[in-house]
Amino acid sequence: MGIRFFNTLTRTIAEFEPLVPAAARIYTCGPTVYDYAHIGNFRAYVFEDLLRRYLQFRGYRVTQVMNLTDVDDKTIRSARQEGMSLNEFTARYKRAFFEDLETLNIERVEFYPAATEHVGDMIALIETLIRKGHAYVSGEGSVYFDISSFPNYGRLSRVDTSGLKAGARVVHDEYGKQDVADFALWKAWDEADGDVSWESPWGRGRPGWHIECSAMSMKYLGETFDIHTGGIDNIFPHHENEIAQSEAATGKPFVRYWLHCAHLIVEGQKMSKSLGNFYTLRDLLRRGYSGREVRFVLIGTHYRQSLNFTLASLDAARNALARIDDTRRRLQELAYRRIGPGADQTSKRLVSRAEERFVHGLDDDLNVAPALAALFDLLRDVNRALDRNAITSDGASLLESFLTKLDRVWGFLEVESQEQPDQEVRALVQERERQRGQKNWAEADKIRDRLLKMGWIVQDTPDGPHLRRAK
RNA sequence: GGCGCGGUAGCCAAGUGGUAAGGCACGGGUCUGCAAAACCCGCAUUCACCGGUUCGAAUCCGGUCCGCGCCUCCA
Repeated sequence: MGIRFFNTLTRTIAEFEPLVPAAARIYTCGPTVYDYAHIGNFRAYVFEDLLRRYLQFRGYRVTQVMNLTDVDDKTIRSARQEGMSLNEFTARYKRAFFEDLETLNIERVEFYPAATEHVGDMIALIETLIRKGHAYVSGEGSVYFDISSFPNYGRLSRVDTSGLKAGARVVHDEYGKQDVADFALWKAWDEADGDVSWESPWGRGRPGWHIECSAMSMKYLGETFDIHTGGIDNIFPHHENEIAQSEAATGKPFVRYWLHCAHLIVEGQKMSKSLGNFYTLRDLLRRGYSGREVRFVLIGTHYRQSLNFTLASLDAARNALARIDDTRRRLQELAYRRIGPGADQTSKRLVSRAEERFVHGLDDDLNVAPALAALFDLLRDVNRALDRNAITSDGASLLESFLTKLDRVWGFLEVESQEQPDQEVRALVQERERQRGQKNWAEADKIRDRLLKMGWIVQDTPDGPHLRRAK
């Protein structure tokens, strides 16, 4: 059996069978670049990164697209408030977004199309929809999708649109709609848009939100592709609308597997600015946490489970990661000696057992918990074997390269590069060794305390003192 | 109201019919001059509650309570 995913379309778990063998084409709803992304957003992006990396690990050639929404109500409003051009404004947050991806060790996907660079594609798609009788132009020059022309509408979200009523949240300028559930493909220019507009067959205006994903996914992945991901909140209406637009235009199935990520809550409550529990990645870095620690927390809960994010969980992550690092350093030191003579049976056995459990867990709809358990069991077994000298240096190399291999998926196993102690610290360590040699324990302990205050933990080992950065 | 998710140890979190993974924290021990790290032992007779089905249920069925999400542009 291969990889299985829970498909929102069918609400069941099914074997992943791509259109083209050993290839996976994925579309991922990306950020609206009007502000720094928050950790809730990154929960989704880390999930999508895990998906991508695991498919690659299992031998799939992945082609992934993540759109950048750089024109919508929020980007336009914020840019105007700041007195900047739209492009100038969104460029700032695009840059910040990519910096954050790097901090979280999220792999770059193949394409990051920006909405503003694909308006032509969107216009062409809208023209097709009008021609095929799925869209209509309103009096003021907006274009709407006609829900009634698409009988399958509501299949993904299982929402019955007949009950939808015009409510407070229906924007007043959309009076041209024939049905409240119809949605905008093209929005005629209005006052609030300022200088943001494009020429179209229906006059000056800008694209609706949903259409960019249909146009850009088609352009980069084809009319039918394998996987579409996003947050659970996107199921309705965004993804429902994407399906309607795309399938109405092409007459072909749009997406085979829909994967949706649950939300993140903070300290048991919905994250919101008014509750004061709203974090961007940068907020956490400012508090002294690392991207690696945040990644560990975000990846550790199954993607369809809501994740309760707490600062305590970041502290727990720090300790767990320190354990990984210590074990890896032990292995690296042993491997470095290169004394042969081939890998021992224990190492070989541990590697194959851990890999089997890893794959078994993640194959099952990316069930990370059993895969993580396999990792920590491996670490314990490795330490135990190291303690009784049951691992050869070649065995240590084998284990090390296995961990490197796993890290192509986890992305948090890499030992953080150690800051090198400066001259003063090294001198103190030497002095302490001299005192210890003379059994001047009190003096040695004083130096150890002093080093700790300077941010260094000294560990005495049979091979001499080891320095570790205190956090 | 409609659609959906969840309640497992101090915290996080697997397990969906065969007798409770893993992580963090905590307690005891081995090692160590003392520490640290590592390792060993311990840490839920019990899985929100009440009934039922079954030889057997955290897992299935019915009910109750509690928490959370989406319902027109929020991952």
